[in-house]
This record gives sequence, C-alpha cells and structure tokens, in this order.
Amino acid sequence: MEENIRDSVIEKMCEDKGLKMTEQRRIVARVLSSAEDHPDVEEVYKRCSEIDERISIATVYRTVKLFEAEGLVHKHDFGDSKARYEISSSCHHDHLIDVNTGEVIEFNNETLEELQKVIADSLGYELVGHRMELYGVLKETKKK
Amino acid sequence: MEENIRDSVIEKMCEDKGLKMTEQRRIVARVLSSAEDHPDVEEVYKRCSEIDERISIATVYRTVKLFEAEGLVHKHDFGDSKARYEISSSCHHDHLIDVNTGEVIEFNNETLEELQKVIADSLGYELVGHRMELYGVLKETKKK
DNA sequence: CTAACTGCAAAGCGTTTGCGATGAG
DNA sequence: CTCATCGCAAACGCTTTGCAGTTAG
Repeated sequence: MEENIRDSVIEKMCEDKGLKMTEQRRIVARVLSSAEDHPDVEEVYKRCSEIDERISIATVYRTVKLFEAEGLVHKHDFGDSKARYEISSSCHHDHLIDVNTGEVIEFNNETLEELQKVIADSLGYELVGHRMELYGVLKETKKK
Repeated sequence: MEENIRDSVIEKMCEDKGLKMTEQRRIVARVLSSAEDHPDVEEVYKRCSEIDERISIATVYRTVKLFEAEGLVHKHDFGDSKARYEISSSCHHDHLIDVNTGEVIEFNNETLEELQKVIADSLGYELVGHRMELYGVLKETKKK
C-alpha cells in the first residue's frame, strides 16, 4: 500500500534530476522501493527478472550505482564481500546482524550518533560519515 | 627496538600452535609486526619482497589468512574493497579515516563499547563483534 | 533526431586454489 | 622421509566496461 507512494517518489526524484526514466529504471526503482530487506545485486536482479525477464544484470549494476550516486539508495557491506542495497529512508539507522541467521535488524540510537560526533571532534575531525554494524547472537534468556 | 620483541612473540605463538616456521612466514610476521599502518596485501607483499624477492603473493595471502585465523592479526575493510591488516594489540580500538588523506587514526572509547553492548542487549542479542569506522575531515579551527 | 541507455560478452580486480616442486621437523 | 608449504598460473566471485543496437525526450 505504501509501496506506490514510495515508488512514485523515486520516479519523481529521477525526473527532478533529469534522468531518463527507462522501463528498466522503473523496474529497479520498484523492486528497491518494495524491498523490506537488504538485497544484494544478484537478488535485485532476480526480483527484476520476475517483472521483466529482458533486463540484464549489467543494467541492474549500473542503475543501483546511479541511484546511490543520486542519494536514492544506500549501499551496505555486511562483510560477505558483496554490496547490499536499501532505499534511503528519512530516519537514519544502523544495523545489527544475527551471526547465526544472517538476519539484519535495524536500530537507531541518538546517544550513539552523538557520541561518534564527540569522538571525532576530540580527535580534531568533523564527522562526515560512519559505518557501524553490530554482530550478535540471540540471547537464550529471551526465549524463556 | 620494540619490533624485535613483537617479532619473537609472533614466532613463539606460531610455534606454540605447532605451525611450521618457514622462511616466508617469518618474513610476513616481521613485516606485519613492524608495520605501524594498516597495509593491504599488495603492500605487505611489497615489503616482504624487499626482504626476500622470492616470496610469492599467493603465500602472502595464505599467510595473512592463517595469522588471522590464529588471532595474530586483525583484518579490516575500510571501504576500498581490499583487506587491510594490522597486528593484534592488547588494547582494542576503532578507527577514524580521514576522507581527504586516507590517514587512519586509532581511538578507544569505553563508553562507546559499553553502549554497543547495551544496544545489542536491548534488541535481545548478545554482542559478539562489531565493525565501526568514523569518516571525517580535519577541522579548520584546529589549524589556528 | 540524438544523446543517453541497454544487452552482451569480455575484462578488471582482489582473492583463492590445483598442481607439481620444495623444505621443515 | 613425509606431510605441510611454496611458487606459479589458472580460476574465482563480484563488479565494471567497450561496443553496437535501442529508446526516451
């Protein structure tokens, strides 16, 4: 339901930036908009192919790269040597990866964000970005 | 001066673990021990070659991987799609990367470490690892 | 119409690996 | 001696790219 809204937002942003809206770009935009996980390129390609099998993986690579450069999506690297993508959302968040299942949990912690700025500041730097992933195992006690 | 101490520590650890101490392993161990930066494999290979040009890069790859598995070195990925290595030191630290120069500054912040545990805990997870890098630009005001 | 985009297949890059030769224990 | 390790070169997985054909604006 919300997907349509986000989808048209992506298309609108592309038009605002003067990008040609090809059929392929619409498909990739739609796939990324409706993704609720963090798919790698292969997976994005798979989902696109289900919509239109004529799309090539080279185009998917080019398109996600373009979207990232335009700030429409974020690229992540969760340590498996392949890029994962997620649509840019208004609220910043970081990720906790379940090392047993590979599940990715998003979280947001203002104290953490603030602390990072303070640390950078104390080293004489202005923080312009960060990468932060937590790796954890589900606590036994929680199942009780 | 301190290098010799660390070097013999690496060799001793290898022997403790029953690893054959080949000439190549000693060279890689020495190079990593004396490195004060975070060299990638190509760079480690270069430095090894200056000591003994007969070493092959395949052996360097195999050796850093072995050392990492044995806990002698840590592997990092600072976003340039190649692994960087640094000798394991007793005190844990994270990294701030100067986005202009590529310089890597190490820092240690207990509050940050603790906060990560708390966040993981609040999500129902036990923290088993983390990846964290800050990216920053040198503040103007510091030059004054 | 034409500049931008696409599909294809080849190449690029960091990394791993099969193999026969070498060397540590 | 014997098995782990080595050097070499081929292969690997992910990603990028040159080119000729296609398409949005």
